Amino acid sequence: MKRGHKAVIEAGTLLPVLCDTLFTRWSSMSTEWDDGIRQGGKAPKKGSAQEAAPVGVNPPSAEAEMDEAQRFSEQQRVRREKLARLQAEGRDPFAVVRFDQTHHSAELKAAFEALEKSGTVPEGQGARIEGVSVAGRIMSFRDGGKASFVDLQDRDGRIQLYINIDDLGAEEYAHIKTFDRGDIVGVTGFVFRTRRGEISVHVKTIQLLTKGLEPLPEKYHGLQDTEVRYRRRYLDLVMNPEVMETFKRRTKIVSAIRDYLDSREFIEVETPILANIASGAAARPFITKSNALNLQLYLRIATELYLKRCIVGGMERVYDMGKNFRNEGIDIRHNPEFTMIELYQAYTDYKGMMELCEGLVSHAAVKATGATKVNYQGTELEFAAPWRRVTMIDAVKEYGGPDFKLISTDEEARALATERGLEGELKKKLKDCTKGDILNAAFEKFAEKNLIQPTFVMDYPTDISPLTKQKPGDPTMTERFEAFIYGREVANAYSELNDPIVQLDRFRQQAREKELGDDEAYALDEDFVSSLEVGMPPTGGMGIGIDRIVMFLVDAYSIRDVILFPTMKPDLG
RNA sequence: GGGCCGCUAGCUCAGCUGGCAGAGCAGCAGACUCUUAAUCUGCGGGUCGCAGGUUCGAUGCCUGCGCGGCUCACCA
Repeated sequence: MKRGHKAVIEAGTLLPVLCDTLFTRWSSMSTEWDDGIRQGGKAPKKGSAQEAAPVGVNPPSAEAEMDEAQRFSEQQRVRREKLARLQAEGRDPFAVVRFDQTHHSAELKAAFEALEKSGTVPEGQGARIEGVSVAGRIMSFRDGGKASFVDLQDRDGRIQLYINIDDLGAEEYAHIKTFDRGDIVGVTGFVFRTRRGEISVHVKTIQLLTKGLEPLPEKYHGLQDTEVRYRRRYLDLVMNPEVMETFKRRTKIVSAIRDYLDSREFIEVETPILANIASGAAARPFITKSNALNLQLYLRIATELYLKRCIVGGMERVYDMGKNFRNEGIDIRHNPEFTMIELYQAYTDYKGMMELCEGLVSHAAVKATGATKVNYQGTELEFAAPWRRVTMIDAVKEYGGPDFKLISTDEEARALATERGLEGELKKKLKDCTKGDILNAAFEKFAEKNLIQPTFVMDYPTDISPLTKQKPGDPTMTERFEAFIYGREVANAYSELNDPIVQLDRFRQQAREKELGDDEAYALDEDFVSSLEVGMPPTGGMGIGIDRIVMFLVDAYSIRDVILFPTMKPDLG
């Protein structure tokens, strides 16, 4: 992937005077460009004058400029030359500031078909919509000596342009033939249907609005290279319509979730991303630093403890939908930054959260796909309520694991773990594990992967649920569920623990876990405990992984396919 | 972190056992007034991911590194 960034022209192609002007102008811009490139753009591929040159000092020497010229491809040079000519002729496309669209491609096609069906078009005449203007990117050219066809792509799709020399005159027609794939144009004209049946815009005027300086990927195969697709998502969006569709659908899902909650009187709030203590989940945080405070801070791993403070404060129903950051591995289901919604509702419990979860997800499914049944990677998933409910203990037994109803002590559980080969699933040394740890391990080993249709797994061990209320009558278990779809956890909810004295004990137990080597044990947040002392009503709370829900609803194999700019290592070398 | 695979023209891909680097699209020049992967004629275009090594000779073999993908492990 070899690409140039600085504007360089070939001297021989232009008048010397023009040449001087352009070199001066572009040289003065180039330092700015360098800054931009260093911030977020693509670094130059090899060791080079550009890398060595101090940033923001002097413009590169003429020698360095010529060096730069060497690393443009032939096609990049041609496009820069075309741009230079346009600018010399006073037709700088980058000087254009606005273009008013009357329509987008899809609505134009819909309107035209509606007109044809309306029966108002006189016999023997073709339908027409006069006075339209559209804008977009040129995706392909079928040019002829006196008439050409162009595929124009805008936000909603493509529409064909018909360009005829009779409408524009020979000079303008010749000018248009210098346009390239990837250029952005605005046209005016009327809509008609060609003899071959394609709804098209018969162009009366056409204006270049932006020159594309880089050749587009191939029109037929498009952009396939996964790495380039993720690194340069803008190209992926241009070339792959299904990618555009995926992200439009993601937006619909997010909107549907907000609508659902807003209509149930939830208040959307924003809690801190920069945190003194990263708590509320079992995960390692990213560490950052405030210069002003000379203080180490963490990026949040959950919003839970702040949202519960809002409940203490009396908001009753709150949610925060936003990014969380977990300093962990990356794979098809995990991106270091991901979007989660957490919501809390006073005066209900985890069963209330189940109903909310079913309702919310099936609502999003309908809004995004039109149905509650969705095909995911060849498997039909049914999101309509009610979802299956099963206790963790029953699920383990059902899928071939041991019967934990027969186990009462940690010793028995540890013996069982050895017997059933569960050591590999445990985070701690076997001797430090409780019955709860081993039940959880057994669940992950036997049950999890089998939970294909949406399922609530209820009643988690207290040991692994430090923010959750215990079950009445069984202090070893809590009122917690996780929702599983296609073997993946998508939601986690509790009857929230609101007893500050018990909560402090649970945090202290987590501190002991940390000493036993669990570097993901929950961190103690004393102010949060203080807030519970003020008094939190009985409350149900839930977190839902938005990216994972989106994956199911857009049939994405990898989480990177639903995140516009997934985390990547820098592209060096 | 382990294993496997990939990295060749702007893009999509060939490239045999180590012997002058290829095609299609795109680009350039020309023809063509209803094309749609338009067509026809001609022409350019390469740091074969990077660095070493072996060899008379390396895109190919060896070693190391980089980035990506899949997978296992870790991890919600």
